[in-house]
Order: sequence, then structure tokens, then C-alpha cells
Amino acid sequence: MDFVNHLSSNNIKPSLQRIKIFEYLYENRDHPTVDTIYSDLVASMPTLSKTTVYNTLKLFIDNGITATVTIEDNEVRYDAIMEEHAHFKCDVCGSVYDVEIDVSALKFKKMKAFQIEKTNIYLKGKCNKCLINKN
Amino acid sequence: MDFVNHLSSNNIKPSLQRIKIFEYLYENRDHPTVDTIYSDLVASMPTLSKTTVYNTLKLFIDNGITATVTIEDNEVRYDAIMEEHAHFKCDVCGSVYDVEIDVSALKFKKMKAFQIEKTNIYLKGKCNKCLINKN
DNA sequence: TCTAAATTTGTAATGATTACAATTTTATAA
DNA sequence: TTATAAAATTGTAATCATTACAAATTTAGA
Repeated sequence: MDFVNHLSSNNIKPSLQRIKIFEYLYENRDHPTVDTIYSDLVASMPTLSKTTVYNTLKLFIDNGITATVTIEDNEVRYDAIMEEHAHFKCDVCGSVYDVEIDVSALKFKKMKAFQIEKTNIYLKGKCNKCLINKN
Repeated sequence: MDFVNHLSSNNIKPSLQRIKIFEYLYENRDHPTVDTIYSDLVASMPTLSKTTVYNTLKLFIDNGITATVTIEDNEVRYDAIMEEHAHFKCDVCGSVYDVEIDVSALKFKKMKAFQIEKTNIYLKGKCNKCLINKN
């Protein structure tokens, strides 16, 4: 993945901060929150501002290379994988996993009165790790 | 719908505020926000406090007679219909509609490593009304 | 090198939600 | 009925994520 080129080809000037933030998102596929992104990156970029993280994520979203993952009321997560997929959140450990899903199976069940542009699916339950640890 | 009995049978003492808030949710199926609920109810209950609305909704959720609807990052909506259904939000007018959906079609596509307890689906696009008005 | 534009940064403001203590209401028992 | 305790409601203050904004820094072009 050529991050510089990916940003450029989506009309985003590839500043160091933007490259690093996108790279982080792309490589940490656990759908981090702003706080996590900031905390992890500030270690290697001491002058990084949290405002920059907010600004940059908004820029990514506006240009279609990042999406928000809305599962809980009280936390916003970010995802650089734009291919259609669902999310699973474990209510024990809180991890969010990607889940492959075929949305087309649902399509014909939808009401015709709406023009559907995006389908979001998220699941909740217990992940395998937590099911095993319970014993 | 006997609201008093519905609350009682779910271990919620049916105070006036609780009855009114549940009744409002049950009859206004547009998935209102706390602000909307409060604004509409305070007209007939002048001493109502927004804190009570928050407290009461939390109580309803804890006792399983209300669910939150999380579609946008920045707004929490509430729903007294507990039967499985999806939501559609029009990105023109902002209305949220209920959509009947057969989740079982998805079931077997999910990963077996997870124990799924709840499936949430929400759709975005344009509602019929806004599609017509566009002309 | 100089200048303007774009980006980043830090601080202050905003707004939704929660904490908490005081008040009011309800239920119970004397 | 009255007294008392428990529960519910209320209003204010605190919290916390996000946004607004202006200053500082960096980048790009002449």
C-alpha cells in the first residue's frame, strides 16, 4: 500500500501527519477511537495535536477514504477499509472485529419506497477468545 | 397497549413521568432524541426535568423495554419497539423509518467464531418523499 | 529569498450527558 | 391520620468529547 499515492489520488495533500494517521488506521484494523490514534501516534510525533487528528479524520471521511464505525452511543471509531463489511463487537472485551458479509442477501427484503445508498450492519455478542476464557 | 401494566410487568414502578415517557416513545415511532422527548412532554408536564428523561430512558433500557438507535455519531435516538427490525435514515430530511427485515437470511454468512447476540442493521439513503420533492 | 496559501497547533467554547445533593412524592406502619 | 423511610424527581454543577478559532508553523511558487 502506497499511502502517499493513495492520499494524493484522493485529493489529499500527503503531509507527514496525514500519512502517519492513515497508515495507522490502515495497519491497526481494530477500529481505533480518536484517543487511541492520538495516544499511539504522539509517541513518535511529539508535537501532534489532537485537533489535527480530528481534522485529518474529517478530511479523510469527506474524501471517502475513511468511514466512521458507529456501534455504541458513546464512542466513535474509524476504519480505513472501505469495502463492504460488517462489524462485530464483543461485549466482554470490547474488541471490534471485521466480519465478511454478503449484503445482497438482504437487498430484496428492503422496502422499495427508499433509495438505499448504504447498508450498515453490526453485531454484538461474545468473541471466541472471551468464550474460552470464561471457563 | 396498557402502559401501566407493561411497565409493572417489567419491574418498573409506573410513575406518571415513566408512563408518559413510555407512551410518547410508543406512539411517536420516529425514534426521537432526548431533546425531542423532553421538549414535547414538558408542554403538558411543566415540572419535567431533562435529567428525568435521561434517567427514565436508562431505566427502560436496563429493563429491556427500550433500545437505543445508533445511526449517526452525534445523536442518540430511542425506540420502544423491541421486535427485530432495521432502520432507514433519509440523509435529506433526517427522518428515521422502521424497515422490516429478515435477519435470518444473514445468519449463516456470519463467522462461527463469534457468539452473536444481537444484529443491528441500518440503512441510509433517500426516502420516497424527498425523492419526489427533488423534482 | 520572499510571500501567500495551506496546514498544524493550542486554547477556549460548546453541547450532550452524568453526578450528585436537595426536594418532592409514595408507601408503610404505628 | 400521622410519622417515617424509601423511592423518584428535580436542578445545578461537573465532566468529557468535539468543535471553533486564532496564532504559529510549514509548504509551495514566484
